[in-house]
Amino acid sequence: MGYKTKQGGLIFGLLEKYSDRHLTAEEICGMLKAEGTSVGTATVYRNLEKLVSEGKVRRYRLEEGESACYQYMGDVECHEHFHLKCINCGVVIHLECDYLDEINGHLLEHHGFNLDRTKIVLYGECAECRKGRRNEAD
Amino acid sequence: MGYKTKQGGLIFGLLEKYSDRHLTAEEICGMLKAEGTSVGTATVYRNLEKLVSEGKVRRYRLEEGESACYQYMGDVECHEHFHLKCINCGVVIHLECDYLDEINGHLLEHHGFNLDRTKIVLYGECAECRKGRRNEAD
DNA sequence: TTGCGTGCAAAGGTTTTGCATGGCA
DNA sequence: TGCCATGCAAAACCTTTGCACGCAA
Repeated sequence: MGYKTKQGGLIFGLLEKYSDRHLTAEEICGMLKAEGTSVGTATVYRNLEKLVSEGKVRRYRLEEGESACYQYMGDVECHEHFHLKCINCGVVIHLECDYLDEINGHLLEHHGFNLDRTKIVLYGECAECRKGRRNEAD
Repeated sequence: MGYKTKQGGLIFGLLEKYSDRHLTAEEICGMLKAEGTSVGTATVYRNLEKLVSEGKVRRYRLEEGESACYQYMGDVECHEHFHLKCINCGVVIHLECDYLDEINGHLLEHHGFNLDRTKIVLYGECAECRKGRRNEAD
């Protein structure tokens, strides 16, 4: 089920190329347009949806009412990092930490819950803001 | 700064009454209308925004593109629980667990990150789904 | 009386859907 | 050839904003 199309390849290729970061649907549209290979918005969303359900790409939302972010997921688990988002300055920290791996084990053992780490965003105040108290206002 | 109004009282009263769960803006509108004390949608949102910024109510989003949830926060910390959301059957588990408290400490010590626990939603598969594999389809 | 809060409707942004057309197998 | 994918535009959805009026202090 599912044909291989030029547009689908372009979208996946872009996510693969920028696998170290995440892209929004809007960014993907813009980048493709800039390359001269425009793809319709609806098509971008439909392809992203498919990639997410296939597990090739992950989707999460960093900010309340803002766009969803999409990121290539390779085949390995090293991309299953956490995101720490500072509610003060807005910085997003991509965190890979062994300690946090234990959360999985704990939730599984004690709560029978099998954590999906691809969508995790933890909110709080980052080290910079805690120290310097810069950007006091939002 | 800020007057005390009938509408504001109704909204906060409702959140207080249902402090053991969360309500969406739409639910709040509907409940007030059902009680014969209709409040405009914009007013509901404006009051919720104020309550959140005052720290009396917390806001988080369980599902990607869905409505935000609002919950009364009392004065104590016992309401700072985590949410576990099953990506299979959709159940939301309100989890209060001492072990998870350690995450705060770890993030603070090793990453200088001061976690805000009021917005946390962890996704995964719940015990029921893992066992019975009921609701296979989404 | 002063000016914040309200309510209605319209606008805002992201994402989805309908439908005719185009392209893969 | 058959059917899925595309693209455009319109719709859907939640939330915010503009503006005139009402109500709290």
